[in-house]
Amino acid sequence: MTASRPLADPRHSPNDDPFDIPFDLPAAPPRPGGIAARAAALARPDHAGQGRGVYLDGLNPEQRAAVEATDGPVLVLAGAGTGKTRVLTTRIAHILSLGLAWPSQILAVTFTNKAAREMKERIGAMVGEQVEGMPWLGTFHSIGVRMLRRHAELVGLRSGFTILDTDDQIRLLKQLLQADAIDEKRWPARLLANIIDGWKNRGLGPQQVPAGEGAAFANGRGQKLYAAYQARLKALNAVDFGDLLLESIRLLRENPDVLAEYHRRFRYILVDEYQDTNVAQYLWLRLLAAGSRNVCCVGDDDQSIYGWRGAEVDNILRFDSDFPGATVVRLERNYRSTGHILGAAAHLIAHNEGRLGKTLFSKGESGEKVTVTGAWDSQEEARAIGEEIEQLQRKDHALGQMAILVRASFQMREFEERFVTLGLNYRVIGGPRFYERAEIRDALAYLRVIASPTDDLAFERIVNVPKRGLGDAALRQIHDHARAAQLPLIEAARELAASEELKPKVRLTLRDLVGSFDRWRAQMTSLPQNELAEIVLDESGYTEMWQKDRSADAQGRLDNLKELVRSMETFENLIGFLEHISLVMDVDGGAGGDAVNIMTLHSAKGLEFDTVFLPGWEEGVFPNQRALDEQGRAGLEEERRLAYVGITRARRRAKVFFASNRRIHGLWQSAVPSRFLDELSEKDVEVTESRGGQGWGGGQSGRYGYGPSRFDEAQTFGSSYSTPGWQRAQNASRAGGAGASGGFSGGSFTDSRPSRFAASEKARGGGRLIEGELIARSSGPAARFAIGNRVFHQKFGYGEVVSVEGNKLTVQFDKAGEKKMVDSFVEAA
DNA sequence: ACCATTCACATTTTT
DNA sequence: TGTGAATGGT
Repeated sequence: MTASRPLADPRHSPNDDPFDIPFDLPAAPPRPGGIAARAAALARPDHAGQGRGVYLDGLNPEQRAAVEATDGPVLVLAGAGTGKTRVLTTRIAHILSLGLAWPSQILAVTFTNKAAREMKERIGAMVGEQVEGMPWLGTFHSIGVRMLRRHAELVGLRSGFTILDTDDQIRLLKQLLQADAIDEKRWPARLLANIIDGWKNRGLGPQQVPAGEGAAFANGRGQKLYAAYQARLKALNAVDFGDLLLESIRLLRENPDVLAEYHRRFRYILVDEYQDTNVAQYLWLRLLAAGSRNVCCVGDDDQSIYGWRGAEVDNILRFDSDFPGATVVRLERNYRSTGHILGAAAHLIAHNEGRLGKTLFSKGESGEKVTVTGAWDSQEEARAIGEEIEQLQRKDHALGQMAILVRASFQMREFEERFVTLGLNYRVIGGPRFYERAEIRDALAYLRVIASPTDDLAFERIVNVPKRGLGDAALRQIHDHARAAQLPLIEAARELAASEELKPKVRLTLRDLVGSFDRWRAQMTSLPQNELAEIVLDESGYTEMWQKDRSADAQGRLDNLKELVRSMETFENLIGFLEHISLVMDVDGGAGGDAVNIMTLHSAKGLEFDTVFLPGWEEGVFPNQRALDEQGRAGLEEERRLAYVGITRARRRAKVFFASNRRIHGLWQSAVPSRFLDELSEKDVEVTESRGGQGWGGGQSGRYGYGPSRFDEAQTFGSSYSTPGWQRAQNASRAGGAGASGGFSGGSFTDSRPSRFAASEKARGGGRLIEGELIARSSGPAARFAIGNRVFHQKFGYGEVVSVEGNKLTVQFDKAGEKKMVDSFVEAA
């Protein structure tokens, strides 16, 4: 009913581009004298002729070549820090200025919303408001949605289809598994979701799944389940993320007329981070690019780090054969890092085989050498890094210009603990995203039910959240009735509540709930969506549920809800908001003060810092053992690329660390320094000792005790526990492995980090997504707490002060155990 | 329907 | 070790 109403797209307002209004458009290029020509005139300096705009000034010859090669396929191999985004954005400005295409005739695809935002901003800076006329600048997925909404019926959907997130996906699959009586222990829904995702990434529909693979899940039922899942999605008028591409491809393949329309439309296609594209994205691009053939892909094979989620480095390696006659431009002049950093990184990445090969160079100074520091264990590693940070801080280096890049998030904990003790400001970037938090999804589920009453998954999610006595039994009845009567869940619930079939108590609550939804829905048109949301959260008892919750992160969750409501303001209406949120579910965090950044190497891609700390360079951790076990040589190469990405994030200082002992899953394990350490060029590296730690290696032949050519023994990657390194490490651990524990350990971290989102303006600046911010304010004058005081800590929850020394407290937390910290981290409870 | 205990699990993450 | 999910008891 309501759901089939086409959705307005809140992101793009109509513009004066005459071609954007009717979708059918003439093939003729814009006439000179149009907007583009005017823009060109603006971009052109008065004294220069030949249509060369000011925007070209300051580009190096290769960059300029990449910008000016407008015709035919172009591959830009852009090494780290070589001005890739600049080329991309300038190229678009160039096309517009020359009047080669209208803004709406350019398809510019990125991977993340953030990248799309940045690109839009930078283009805007060059060409002004013309950028507003670029409706086809966005992520693969958002553009996919756009196409599907226009032609939904052609792929068996109605235009108002909903987009399921991973959570919905899994719940749906669970139902299918249950219906098929498949043991969820042996065959978890999560696994099936991943498998299906994998197929979709490779552009495979249920019918195209290779027989062997389809049989791999649940004794041969994988393929059947996939088909059932797709059927269920269609019935719900829903798609998952993978479908956005897969269905777009199907749309284009099965409807030549539609494809032809897009061919006429897209005169220029640009793709960012091409090394991260998966097969589906590649197929999609190839379909669209077959029109004008003016496709320009920018990427860096050395920075392909998402193979595990379907990215095909091959796409970039094969570009030349996919698009014969392609112009290939290499950007090798690095503007970011000093010579030593570049040298070390280049030497490392040279150990990879499957690469196109680039040699970065900089004309800048060689700067400080990359340091490699060994620590006894991970605590000392954290201590050493903390000290270095404080030293830099004393020399007036901004904390925000330092980053700790870890391989896996479990490594973060050590640093957080240390920094809390030191009173060092830090922020964790990445981690669970805003929209993944339970409270946000719950809130959204309420809104989804209001906006589209047929959204069964959303209804199911919140029938009993907060607890209102509608448990499994009640839900099953609703389900049964819904199936029998062919009704959406909420309508089934309505009928049940009116009948005598339920226990009086349940019947009343259910009637209440349905009534509430009716009431809210009636208010949808009369109230601004943010006010409505507030009312809903209030009247449903959802806010109250968290207010009553005494756990450490309850406050954070309430804050998140507030932030959600606040972020709704900028949208036209509820529908517009929901449409946006299903694809762009991130929120810009404010800058949040000066703080050290802690994040994974993956989330560091694309960023840069003056100083980069790279801890945990040990075999097994980095390169990650599992990557090695599961992916073999390919896994190792991807890990190496990850290392390369890490080092090249640094502008002036890259500081690598490893620990000889590390506690993994509670057990102390001795560790062998990472083979990647050996792969850093010696001339660019300085080996230092961690203060007080005997570190590792030192004077032996081969810097860390084993030959420089461990890489040659490629066959033994899997488990190299018999290598000399391991044996020596084991001896070392026997000599002194214990005793290093001490200090504080028992800290329990909840997975969701409480966060405070500073107020932020919509899509301003390079606003970073900052999550789980935990910033210490400078501590007040005198001791603010006394022994015995009850205090509250954002991460550890409630506790009692055990001792006070100046502004340092020891607190016994109810849940997290005893911690030492600076008093500014806690507040009176 | 809710709580407590037990059990398996333990990279990387976007849309 | 330590957490989240699932199961079983009240």
